[in-house]
Amino acid sequence: MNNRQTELLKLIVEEYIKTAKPIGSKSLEEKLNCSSATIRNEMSYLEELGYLEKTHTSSGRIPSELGYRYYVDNIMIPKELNGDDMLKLQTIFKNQSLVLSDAIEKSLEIVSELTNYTLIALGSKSLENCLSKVEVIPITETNLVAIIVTDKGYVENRSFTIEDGISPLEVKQTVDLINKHVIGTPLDEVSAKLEFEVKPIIGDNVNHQKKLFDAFCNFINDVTNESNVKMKGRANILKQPEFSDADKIKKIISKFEDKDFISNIKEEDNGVKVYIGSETEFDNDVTIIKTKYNVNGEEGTLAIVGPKRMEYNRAMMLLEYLKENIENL
Amino acid sequence: MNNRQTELLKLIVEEYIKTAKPIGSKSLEEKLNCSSATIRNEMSYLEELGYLEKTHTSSGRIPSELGYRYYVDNIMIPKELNGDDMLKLQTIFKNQSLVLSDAIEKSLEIVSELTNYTLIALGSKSLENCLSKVEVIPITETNLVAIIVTDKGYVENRSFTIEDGISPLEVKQTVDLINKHVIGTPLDEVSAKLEFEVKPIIGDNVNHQKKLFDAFCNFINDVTNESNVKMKGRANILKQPEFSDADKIKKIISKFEDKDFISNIKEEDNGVKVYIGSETEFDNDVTIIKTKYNVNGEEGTLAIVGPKRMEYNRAMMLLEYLKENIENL
DNA sequence: ATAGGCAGTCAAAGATAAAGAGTGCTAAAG
DNA sequence: CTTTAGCACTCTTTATCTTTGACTGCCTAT
Repeated sequence: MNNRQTELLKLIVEEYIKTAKPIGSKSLEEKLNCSSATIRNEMSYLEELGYLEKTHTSSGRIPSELGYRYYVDNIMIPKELNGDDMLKLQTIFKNQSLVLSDAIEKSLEIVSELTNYTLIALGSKSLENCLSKVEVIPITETNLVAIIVTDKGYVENRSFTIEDGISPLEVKQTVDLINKHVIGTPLDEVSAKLEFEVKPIIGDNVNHQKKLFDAFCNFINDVTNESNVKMKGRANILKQPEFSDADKIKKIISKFEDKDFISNIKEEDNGVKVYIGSETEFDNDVTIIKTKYNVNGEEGTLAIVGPKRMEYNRAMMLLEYLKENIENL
Repeated sequence: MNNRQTELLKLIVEEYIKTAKPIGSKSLEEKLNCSSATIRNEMSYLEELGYLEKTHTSSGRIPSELGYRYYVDNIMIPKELNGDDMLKLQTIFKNQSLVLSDAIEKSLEIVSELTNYTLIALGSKSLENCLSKVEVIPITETNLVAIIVTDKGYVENRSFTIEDGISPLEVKQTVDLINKHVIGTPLDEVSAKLEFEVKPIIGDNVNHQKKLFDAFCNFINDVTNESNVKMKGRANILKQPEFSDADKIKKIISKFEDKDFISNIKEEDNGVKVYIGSETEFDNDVTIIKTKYNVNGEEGTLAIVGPKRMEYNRAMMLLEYLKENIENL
């Protein structure tokens, strides 16, 4: 691919990102200093290579998935985040009084508003969390609340019912036993320790202690597995012209509702990564830009979902900025 | 309104609920044992009264908002919940191992699947909750976690940063002071007690104690105000034929994203109430059926959002059943 | 009060036509 | 070998028109 071809692909991608309309050869004559016929020749070459597509036989060209890929990997010149965008986000991150989850939520909202894409954060307890405190508080004869605290300050609670009641003494004995074995243990190893170290001591007799212990094990399991999803701007992405058709809208809204699809968005890489169309394994019509974040005891994924015709540079910079600021909270 | 007119309105509402197509006079000849001309006369009378509408000059009739209202209030004969519907929901409510919030979530999903309407639950701490325990756990020099437990077993936590650190002794003093004044106080009165009983003791000197106290006050305020929203089946309601147009879909999806609109759905009445079109103050194209629920320390609203052309009886029964089962958890 | 009959209205669907944007290909020029 | 001009062709978009069918409203007769 020579210079002019690269330049042509760049122009087409960027113009299409702006206008969402197929680009014809004539409109590029001046920018490339050659005739439309020459451009047509080059276009048909780029189409042969798979970087461009037509929407019908006599239409202008639009970038193919491969075209976007090539643009992002080889052509796009990273530019700093725009000052306005940064300013809008700073109103959130400078506000000290916000709790982490609120700060994430609000910043997702702002980025969605700014870009008209949908923002997603998938968070879960980081496995670096070590259990630092277990408490079980009786509420009534048969109802109890268990609370665990980790060394990163993560707190979870769960209420239990022990049908035929349990005495405060029995509760204390069970909790002491649990504490003795699992304090300081990383969250993801607690289940195994409970199973192999504590369970043998408690034995198989189904008594109050055993019931409480089992309930607690379930609780720990749920905590280590559960993740929370924040999604902002479902309605914003619908403003994009590619989603002006009722069926496409329904398709995308259904996907947003599907937990399996959403949890699949999880990203393991620390950098900002771009997934285009079929690469997303979510929907061929969208691009998803993702990054991993990690902040006191919580780690997760931040993602921007937009049309393939996305402002790649801006979205990547916004996500990068989001990640950095969240990690500094 | 005579018998035949009532019967006519009933037939039109029920047929329209089934088919979503305007009802013509000819299709009702047999059911009413009279000619289409007679039915046309009756129809135009019902239109004059405001119970029916036309979509264009020569179309069949559809029920107006007032028509639905009259149908729900005066014509509809309440029928028991269908056995199949009941069975599907029992799979959730018989499963003892589900936590309240999961049970609500799953049952909303099921009802949405069953009806193709959107289900919403707005929950918040019940004001019957009295504070029964306050704890503050130091995590690092500058980081703390506060935990409150109510007599109903409700637990909330929040982490704080005290920039220049705070000693365990100072923490204990502050927590003891708070405990002394607010244990046993209903959640909604805690803020006032802190302000008028505890604050004067702590005084205005900006020291560590004061900082911790202020952070705790914010925490309590947030707890009493915050509510959580569960929404299931946004995509399902879009299967209804009234939402086959892109603009209408966008409108309704935007509304679902708007927290103010959603929190407005709150219902104070214990019974099952029906709000049609403009009565919803949410969107003129939908009907919302609501009820209030109340279960250990949590109270809230359950709502079904569907088209005005809703299966009123079924939706009402489903909601009633949902409420009862949730309250018995 | 009811019904028959007819004229009139409107939506939906299909057919047709014209305009406009853009391509592919060929042949000539540089 | 590369570039360009030119022309035929294709396809979308938009508008206009027509036909069909489902209704209603109203007048009149029973």
